[in-house]
Amino acid sequence: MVSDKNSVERIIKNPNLTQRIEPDWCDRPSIEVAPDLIGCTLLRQMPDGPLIRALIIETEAYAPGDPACHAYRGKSKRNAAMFGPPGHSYVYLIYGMYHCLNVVTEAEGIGSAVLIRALSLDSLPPQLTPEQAKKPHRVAAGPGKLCRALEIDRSLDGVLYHPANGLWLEHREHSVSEPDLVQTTRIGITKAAEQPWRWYLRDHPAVSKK
DNA sequence: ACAATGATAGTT
DNA sequence: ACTATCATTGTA
Repeated sequence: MVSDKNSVERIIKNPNLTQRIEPDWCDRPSIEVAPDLIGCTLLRQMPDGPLIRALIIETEAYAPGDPACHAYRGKSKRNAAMFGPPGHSYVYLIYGMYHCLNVVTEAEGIGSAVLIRALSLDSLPPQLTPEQAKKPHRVAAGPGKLCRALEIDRSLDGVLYHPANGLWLEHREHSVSEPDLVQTTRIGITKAAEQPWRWYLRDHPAVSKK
């Protein structure tokens, strides 16, 4: 079970068993990619040295024709990456102080993406605030918090998920059992709020909200 | 319940 | 130019 602590430790000890997620895998509807990304690994080569591996615990899908999707009203400077090729990032600033990280889905020209909402980190980034150090399992519990922890901002907008860019994805090493994958409604939106396009690992301590 | 904080989209 | 809104978070 992926949420089991021993499984996480096994993944950390066997990094050579993993396989990078490539753009073609992301070339399908965000509503399919979002649940499939649960249990996959996000890797971040921090600018100042350490490599951080993180299990994806929580995602949300944003689709074409979805009023809650940033791409709903067409292409703009901010959301251009959503219309770009799959397997790239879309990073935006929200509420003037937090960044959010997405995986772009579907072919170029189609505006859709998966928001990464929570991660379980294998190691803690340097320079934690006392607040963060107190609850290490919550350091990446939320889309704004995970970008702060991994030093992700708009300079990483529109880049290919690839080691060369210091940011990439790897496939699951362990399957996620059906009962552990919870599907529910998205958080923090007012439009299309009834769509059940959020997924998370049941009972995982890094889930942003119940 | 609400303030922090800035970019964006829609309206004068 | 002005204003409401926003895929959030921490504090009260």
